[in-house]
Amino acid sequence: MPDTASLALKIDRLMRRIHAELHPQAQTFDDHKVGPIGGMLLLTIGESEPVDMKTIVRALGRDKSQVSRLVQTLDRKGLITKTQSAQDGRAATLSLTPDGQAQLTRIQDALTDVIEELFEPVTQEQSALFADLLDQILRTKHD
Amino acid sequence: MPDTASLALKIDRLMRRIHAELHPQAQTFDDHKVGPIGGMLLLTIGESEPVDMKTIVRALGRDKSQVSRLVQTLDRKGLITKTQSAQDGRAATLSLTPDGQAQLTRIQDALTDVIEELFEPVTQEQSALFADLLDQILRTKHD
DNA sequence: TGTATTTAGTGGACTTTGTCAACTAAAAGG
DNA sequence: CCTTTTAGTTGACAAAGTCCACTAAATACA
Repeated sequence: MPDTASLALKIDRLMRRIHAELHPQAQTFDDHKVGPIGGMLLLTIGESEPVDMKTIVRALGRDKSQVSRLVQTLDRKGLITKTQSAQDGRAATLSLTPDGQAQLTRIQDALTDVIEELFEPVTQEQSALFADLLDQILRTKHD
Repeated sequence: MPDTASLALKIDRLMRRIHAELHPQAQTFDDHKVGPIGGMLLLTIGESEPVDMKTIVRALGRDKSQVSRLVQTLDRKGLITKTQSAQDGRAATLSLTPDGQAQLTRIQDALTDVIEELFEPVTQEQSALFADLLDQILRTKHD
């Protein structure tokens, strides 16, 4: 097995590549200045709207305080709505506003372009397989 | 093609998982408090020692100023040596000290454990393929 | 029932990462 | 030579991440 540890390096590097492509052209699509994690928050909410914060926190793998604040700023920017859950008085339910949905779409488009470019050296099947492996690995829940 | 954009989310999430496993037990192996990127710097230098900073900057995909400072702190901690290149008076050549090598090994071990655990749901062949695809994607240089 | 404990989210305070621009000095290109 | 790159450093700041204490609602249990 060729250097398992360096896998982490490669994954990080791929992430940085995506970021490096996206960042310089951010002004062209990040209209509300949500930034990279703001974008990930939108993407994550978009996956299963409406969602409670707890789910988002686990999906993003970030500290709840960080997500809490991030949610506040996107709420203030009018991209998402935060309402108290009916079933659970503590839980906050998050949804995208039309503006948020529009912004999400723009982010997805930009991201798709970048990823397709980066994944050009591999075939469609390989990309699909790559995504599949990621899913398998991530499916495992823990803690 | 099932949601290309969300691939970025998955890659990020995998990275966070690795971090989440590693971080709580950092005190047990990160003797010199190099932190996550400090570790990546060591790993990267270890890949092709001795290296000049320029190469490291490109490999890590971080800003040269950040790497410059990081190198300084690891140098001060006695984990790496920074010498002026003989061929190029501007270039800094980086190498690991014995302490740095030892620290690198400890990081690699910890990382290997975590990755093997995370990759448990997939087979050895699939892991190898995963690494292979990453290599193919990252091989492409740009800018 | 109450009382104790867990759970969801907030806010403060701080460290680490990341960004951007200005700068020095060595190399490379006419 | 003299101009332009190139490698690296430094300052100043912004964004991301961590940790801890806290409130209030839900759950456990005795």
